[in-house]
Amino acid sequence: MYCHALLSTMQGTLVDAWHRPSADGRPGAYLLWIRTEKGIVCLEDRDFRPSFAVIPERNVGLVEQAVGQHENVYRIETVPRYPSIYATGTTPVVRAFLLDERKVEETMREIRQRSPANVSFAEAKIRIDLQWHYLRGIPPHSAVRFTTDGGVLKSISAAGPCDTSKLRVLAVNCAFSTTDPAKCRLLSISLCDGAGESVFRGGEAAMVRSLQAALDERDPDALAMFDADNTQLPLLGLRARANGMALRLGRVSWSTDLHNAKKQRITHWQAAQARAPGRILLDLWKDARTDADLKRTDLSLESVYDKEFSLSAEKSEASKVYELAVERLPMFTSWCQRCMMPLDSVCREKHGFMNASMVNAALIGSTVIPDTAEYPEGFKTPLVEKVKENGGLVITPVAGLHEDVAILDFSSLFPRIFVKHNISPETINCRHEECREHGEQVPFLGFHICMKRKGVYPEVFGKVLEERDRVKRAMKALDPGSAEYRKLDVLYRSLKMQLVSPYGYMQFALNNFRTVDGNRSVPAFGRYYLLKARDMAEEAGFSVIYADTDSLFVHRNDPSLDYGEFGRLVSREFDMELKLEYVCRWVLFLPERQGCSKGLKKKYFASVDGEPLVRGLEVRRQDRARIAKDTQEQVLEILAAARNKKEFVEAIPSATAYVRKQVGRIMEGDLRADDLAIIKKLSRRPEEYKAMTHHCVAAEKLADGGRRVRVGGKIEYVVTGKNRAVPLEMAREAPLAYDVESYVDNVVRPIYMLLREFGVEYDDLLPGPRQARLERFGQVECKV
DNA sequence: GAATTCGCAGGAGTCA
DNA sequence: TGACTCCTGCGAA
Repeated sequence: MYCHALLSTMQGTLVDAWHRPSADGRPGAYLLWIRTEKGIVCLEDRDFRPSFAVIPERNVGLVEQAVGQHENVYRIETVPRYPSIYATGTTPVVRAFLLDERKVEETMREIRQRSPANVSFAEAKIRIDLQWHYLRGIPPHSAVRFTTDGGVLKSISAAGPCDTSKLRVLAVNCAFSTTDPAKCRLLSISLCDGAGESVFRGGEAAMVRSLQAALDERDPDALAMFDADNTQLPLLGLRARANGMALRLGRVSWSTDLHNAKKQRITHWQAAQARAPGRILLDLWKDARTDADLKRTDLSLESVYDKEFSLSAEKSEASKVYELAVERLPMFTSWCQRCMMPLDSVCREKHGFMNASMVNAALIGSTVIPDTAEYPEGFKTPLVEKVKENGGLVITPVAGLHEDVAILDFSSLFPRIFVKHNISPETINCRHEECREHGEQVPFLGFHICMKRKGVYPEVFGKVLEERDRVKRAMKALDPGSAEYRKLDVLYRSLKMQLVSPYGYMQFALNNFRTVDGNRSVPAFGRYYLLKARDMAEEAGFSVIYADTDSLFVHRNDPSLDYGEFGRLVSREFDMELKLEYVCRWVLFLPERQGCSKGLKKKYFASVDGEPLVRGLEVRRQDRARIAKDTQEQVLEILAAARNKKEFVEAIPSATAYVRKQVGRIMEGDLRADDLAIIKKLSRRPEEYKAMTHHCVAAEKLADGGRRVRVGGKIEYVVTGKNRAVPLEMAREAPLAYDVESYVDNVVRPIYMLLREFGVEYDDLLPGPRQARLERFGQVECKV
């Protein structure tokens, strides 16, 4: 007899939802791991199966029957939904839950044959684990309320967002002798779980056994690693296997597949992701790679940690990994909540995929998600082809040094535009006659916007924008040093990032909801606002120095004018915040050519209270040698201290003297390979390059030397001559003759460009008497 | 399989 | 040799 009284409701945090694939003789299953107060429970959700949508053209009842009677269909569910976002009305859509997900293609084929009416299919390509979250309406890692009956889930519902403090995190850091698989040995494994650290040393087999024992005993929910997919896990797997062992990282009985040997000499950077069912595998390196704030570092654990905590601390690697994980978890779970993707994915995937998932998750209840784009060109009208300006507006600056300049920014301009003006695939140039005549018009392009319905992009991202504004307001009331502020700041950064890519994703080729017309409308509105703001500035007695997309550089013609007040005036006028970011002592724009009054766009140098504010110059570029960047940085610091043009000119001699000293060092060979290293991305295989560039030559040499080279990865090299370069790793090992002329020019030219308008000659930046010439340079060996 | 456009610059290669 | 184009990559927004 079934005793329902035993079904008590429990609460917990959903750690993992995993679909075990079907195998011959064993059907697939959705398994859930939930952390409760009493510990971890594993449940099977038998009601839920992988599924797809069947959209009958007519004869719904008969189609339902045909689908329901198919031998691979476990059960069906018919709900009225919009068959497409462009549809004006709903139609009954049958969802077929499958017994064996491997047979999805043939099941669809057979249903098509047996149906009494034409049918179309959709939603078969939605990732199998995401289907569970989408359709159950339960975000990954959220708090849940559930009932069970002997390991089988009876009911489940979301009971709030994820509380990351409920998850047990264990940081794992393995030290290897080298990353070369052929020579690699495991040196040590360290663990950190917040309470303490442990380090295993000694024989490889013993270390692997200790790690397994620690996992079994501590039973963490998440394993945090730095560069898990590319380094830590594959090498750990390799060494375990070499010692005749296998690791079990998940909460299932079988071992985790960690190392797949690659035969190619140069591999793709996107290493396969290991999955440990029941546990979360965090890769903090992959996250740092896509994080705008961290991108500027060299992506080593040390620099990512220092950047995140704005401090350099002497800590063990495992504890750094642990702290990073704990710090970033709330940021990740904010994404999880919205895009319905688990932490495993959120820390690895690019933002576009997560944006797409946000849209899908919001739509799936009411609208069928197509497997392919309905409009392959994404609604590109002939008009849009003709328009040359597609992006933001850039107003050419007047070259030279401008004193007393304010930089004002429209905050989150693009997302705010498509939310405010209701820009979305289905609303731009909609088919309603009424909207065509009376709907809002896009400036410059003349498109009309639907006034009858709210688009999906404004709907989804409007919520993100609202929360971002709410968090921002809350932060203003707090002390920036407080823990509460810090917590909100993490959330704020996540929300800000969630708003960066939706605009671009609108016209991304593989986005099934793409709209080219909609995408072009966004910067069109942006140009409209910026031009209006420029006119308002000029009317109010300011001159506009420069503008790029959403920022405005203005100078007051009358010292009594207030920059902040102008920002508020524009904000009120447009109902769109124009924020005063900086008031600069001066801003310097470089001329296009010597003596030219037209300034370069996207490159400037300003002094904000004596601190340099730089955009686009060499110091900001990673494809410049350390020595060149350090020299420029020092020069900029000297110059930034100047309060006005007069002091700027006075500061020039000390700047040039410094440059001469640095150039002297280069010519004497007083440099280490690291000072000379240039970093570039290898975007294809060396043989695919048409031009034999330095980074391509270096990549070839690395691969020939038996080292790992990843397409899409970064190549560091030292230039030794025309068409000649040596990878940094090799340059460190033996003395090498670097290309002095090239490096001198790399250091001198940026400074020369900066100062030539003030009468500085190229030769003034070279050491020795003025008649010094580059011809003197020979090849000099650098220090090792 | 996972955002875009605009703008700048250096090096290789080509031509006169 | 210098002017030009193409290839490639990077950064600003």
